[in-house]
Amino acid sequence: MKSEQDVLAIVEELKKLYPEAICSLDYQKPHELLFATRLAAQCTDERVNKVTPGLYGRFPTLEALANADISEVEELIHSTGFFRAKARDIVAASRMLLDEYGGVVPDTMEDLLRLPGVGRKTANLILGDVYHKPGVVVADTHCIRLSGRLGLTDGTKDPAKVEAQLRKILPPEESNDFCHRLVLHGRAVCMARGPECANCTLRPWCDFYSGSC
DNA sequence: ATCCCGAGGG
DNA sequence: CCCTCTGGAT
Repeated sequence: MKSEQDVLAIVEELKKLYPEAICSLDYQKPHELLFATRLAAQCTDERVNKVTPGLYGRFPTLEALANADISEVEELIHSTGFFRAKARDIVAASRMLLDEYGGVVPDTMEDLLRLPGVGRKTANLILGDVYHKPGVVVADTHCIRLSGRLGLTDGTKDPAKVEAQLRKILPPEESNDFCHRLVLHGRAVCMARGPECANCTLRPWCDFYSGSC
């Protein structure tokens, strides 16, 4: 596995490469990030950002979303895929947020997971980016792939295991930003297909490079 | 054919 | 662990 020095070296190198560890989903309010993340399932952030202005323009508040016609939501989000399940979840979660949480997106994993269509990925994004909780690890497709290649994890693709393994080795105050940077690096350099190892400054610490690349 | 900052159900 | 849900880009 990886030494503590290697982990910190990777953390620092990613900081240099991507100074601002930002989420690339556009949003203004917490519930807008929540639903943008739901829409991002098997869909690029870029495409999500093309439909959310229309969705949140037509339904500007949680109340509007809670009372929205499902088929109208389906049309607005159609191009993101899985549109039936996503539309159903967005309206149902809006209702639960109003009925049980006073319209405030909750700040605990337990409560977030009760919301329809909210899994660990979405919940962690809210805990990290909205509430700035320490020790948040967002195990999405990029995080899972890059962590495995670098050798930060044992190669598992199970999000819960990746989450647990990263939480053990990352400084809690760095973990959330680190995951955002993995996403940025996963898009720019360490793509799923044809990773550009020649352009990658993480090579000194990367198992994938020393192995099969 | 494979991938995109997944979630839910079996 | 597996499968399904769905569209768009490469």
